[in-house]
Amino acid sequence: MTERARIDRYQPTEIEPRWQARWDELGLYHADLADSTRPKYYLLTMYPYPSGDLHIGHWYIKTPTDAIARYRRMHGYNVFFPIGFDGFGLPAENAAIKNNVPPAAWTMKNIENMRRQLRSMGATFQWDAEVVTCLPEFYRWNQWIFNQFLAAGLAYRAMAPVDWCPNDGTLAREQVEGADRHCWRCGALVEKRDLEQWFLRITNYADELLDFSGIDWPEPIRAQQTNWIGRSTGAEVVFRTAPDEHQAGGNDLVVFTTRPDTLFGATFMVLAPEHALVERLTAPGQKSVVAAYLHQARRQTEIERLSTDREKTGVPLGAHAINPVNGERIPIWIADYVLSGYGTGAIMAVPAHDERDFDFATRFGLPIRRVVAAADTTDDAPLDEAYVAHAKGERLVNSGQFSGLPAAEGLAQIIDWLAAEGTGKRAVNYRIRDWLISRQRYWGTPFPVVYCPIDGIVPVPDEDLPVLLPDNVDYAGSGVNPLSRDAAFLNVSCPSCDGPAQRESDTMDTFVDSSWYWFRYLAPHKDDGPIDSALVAQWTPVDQYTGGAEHAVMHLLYAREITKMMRDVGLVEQDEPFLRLFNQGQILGADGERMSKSRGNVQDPDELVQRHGADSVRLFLMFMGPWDQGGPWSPEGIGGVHRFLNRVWTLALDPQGREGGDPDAGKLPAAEDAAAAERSIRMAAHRTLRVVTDEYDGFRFNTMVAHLMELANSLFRYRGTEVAGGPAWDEAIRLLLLMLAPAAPHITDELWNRRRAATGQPESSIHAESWPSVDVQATATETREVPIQVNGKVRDRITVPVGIEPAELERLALARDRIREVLGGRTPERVIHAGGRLVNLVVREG
RNA sequence: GCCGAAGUGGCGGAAUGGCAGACGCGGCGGACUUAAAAUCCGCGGCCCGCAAGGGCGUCCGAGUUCGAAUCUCGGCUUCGGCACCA
Repeated sequence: MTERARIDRYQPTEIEPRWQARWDELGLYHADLADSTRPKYYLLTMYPYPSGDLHIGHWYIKTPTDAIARYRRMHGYNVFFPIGFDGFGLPAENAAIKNNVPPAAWTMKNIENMRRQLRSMGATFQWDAEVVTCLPEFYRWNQWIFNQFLAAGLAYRAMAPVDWCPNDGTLAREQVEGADRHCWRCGALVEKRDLEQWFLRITNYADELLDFSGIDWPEPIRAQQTNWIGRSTGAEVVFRTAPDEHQAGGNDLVVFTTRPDTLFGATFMVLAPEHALVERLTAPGQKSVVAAYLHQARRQTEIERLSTDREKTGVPLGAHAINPVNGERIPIWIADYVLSGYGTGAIMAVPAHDERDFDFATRFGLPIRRVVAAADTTDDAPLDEAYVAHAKGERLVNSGQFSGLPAAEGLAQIIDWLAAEGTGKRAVNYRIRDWLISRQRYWGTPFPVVYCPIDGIVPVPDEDLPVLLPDNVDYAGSGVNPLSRDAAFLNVSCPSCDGPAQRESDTMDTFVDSSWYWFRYLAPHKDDGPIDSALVAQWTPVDQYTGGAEHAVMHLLYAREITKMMRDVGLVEQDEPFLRLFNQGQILGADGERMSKSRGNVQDPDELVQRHGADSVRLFLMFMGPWDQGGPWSPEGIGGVHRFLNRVWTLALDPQGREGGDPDAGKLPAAEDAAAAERSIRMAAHRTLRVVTDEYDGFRFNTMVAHLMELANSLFRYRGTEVAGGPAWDEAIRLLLLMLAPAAPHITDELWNRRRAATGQPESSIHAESWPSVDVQATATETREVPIQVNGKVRDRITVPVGIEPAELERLALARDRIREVLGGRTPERVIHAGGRLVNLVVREG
């Protein structure tokens, strides 16, 4: 009978479900929301969409987050760690159309399966706080909050050119991707349509959203949001149309420019094809050309658009405008490189100092006039490309009374001059557009709005909420929103005049739900309001949020916006929802490609748990690399952490055992007696505790696991020796289990309690223990090995007492045979001691 | 084009001014076994050398420093985001 057979084998599939059930019984992970005696820690991870299956990517974000929750609890925090489901969304509707299953049934069945999967990873979610957004008890409050926004003017309905996907209907600007402008969900090319839709006024908050002070968010997210908001400063300048034979002139043509200093170089104007004045300004002789161009421009948005290297197109309107600074008459063109949605939809074109205008002017033979010159350039030096630099010593030229001024100074003076003349002013412009939240879909929150022929837009009174989604709707095998032909849903009486009226049939973008769901976790079933203000005041903002970076300008921007809107209607008091944000990386398939069913590289977590156990999967995901980095899934790598857990099992249960194969098994290291060995063990354990504590705090889980492996390896060297199983050993095992507990919760609780049982103690979960503290004495050493360098190259090393005098260290170093040989009689010009960590002898080469 | 992140063994990665390659995977050698698996021990940057040892080495090129993977400047490459935003 081998030594190994004396103890049970580590069988995760046997112990894991048992401990999961036990933790539920004990209620160990239930935050007492009313308890304010302990410091609170609101830990939030992005709730999943109930697609039906968790993939390994969900585990990659959720299991380290769970380790944070457990680690914080061990430090005495009252940790609130909820989970829920982002219930509304398109896949449910697609499944409904394809398989003729109601979206609600499909969604709830998937949620059931995902709950099981989430439990199988041993995560300590607070299930009684669960929020499912497609249930009326949640979306009712979407409607209620919408009414608040409507009353405050933060929600509005407007006719506007909107992004339209042929499959999915209207989209928010954030949901249109790429230069070719395709739909983020189905990939179809998106077109513009003029529609009346609902918007939330995110543009009100543009400046505030640019301010990240007080929150600790990753730089890439801040940069993406900042770019997306796209603040630029400059001036608005009013050009006036000049009289022509076909029109009297006198219309204001307002442009936005970031370069008012180049105003004297404006040699023509360009309007977006959709600009309101196009029709009025077009000369009779140009009508057919302009009409053809407008037609083509509209078609162009439907065909592939390759933006920057596309050749510029445009046609003149046959009308002119007056440049306010010099009274010059300049032609007005239309071109699709001017966008109707940005600025005023019209520009002053300064070909000398703008690349796009330069291209356009070159192509159509329009004049190019230099108005800025670098220090070494003459006033009229010809240009073979636009001069856009901001070099030192630049001056304005050909700019009337402003000529000769430094460019920066000229800019300020021109704005002042315009302001004095009443033809311009300083202005700020943003790229961001208001958030379009109308969706022509069934499976979402119905807008609580009724259209009455007499009273117009009438909100459904709060006491009549929720406006329920009808259960049984007929898709008739198509993607057309079934609500739009559901007479029972549509036909209502007006809440105001009681006359016949119609409900809004559009539903809200599901990002509305995810913009406040974390408030609802604190009181998921509250039925007299959306949130519990006292709990919200006590528990929010969220202390730590974890999730993917793909939501940088969608969910993560909307959540900030809605929090500010809720603040402004008096629902909450905070400015920001999430104090700290962490973006984990993405797990790729073993082939390094994005995981997808069609590639066949998807890793099923259920199967991994069956084979290796949840603890191994958790630990491997933490070990494979820095958490924010992600990377390809390694089918072999997981064996390494599984072996590590096996070794921990062996160390904890069988300290005296010996494995064949090691010639030195059972013997202490040559230089150590029993007392020295015990000191070594304690030193290893407490040094590990010091660094591992730091690594948990910094979410550096990969090195945390590596250091625990190192400790286990050290302990293995003492297995079977006289000190194994002794007090130092037991302390080290105890620390090892405590340090491993947040990451590998099942095996550690099992071993913890087997060891308790062996000494006659009653069961008590390791997860109710406190995080241990470092015994600084144990980590101290009396001697240290110091490398000796000559000219920066390590040539020897010596062991010296800690705290040795530099002069003594230097003397010892110079006395070494090896060093004398390398020095070859030379005397060091300089000696660096680096605080006793190293000696560097600097000698002249030669 | 603009913004952001990153380039280190066969592979994932460690070290953020002081011994490059911790820890793990894969590989090789050994112990145990009738054998295999499992387990345990050991060896693994490249080149020269039997070895001791030496030379080279963190994308490339300069620089700062006694000392640079780490800091500075210039360049290259990869990944992510934006993309005619006036």
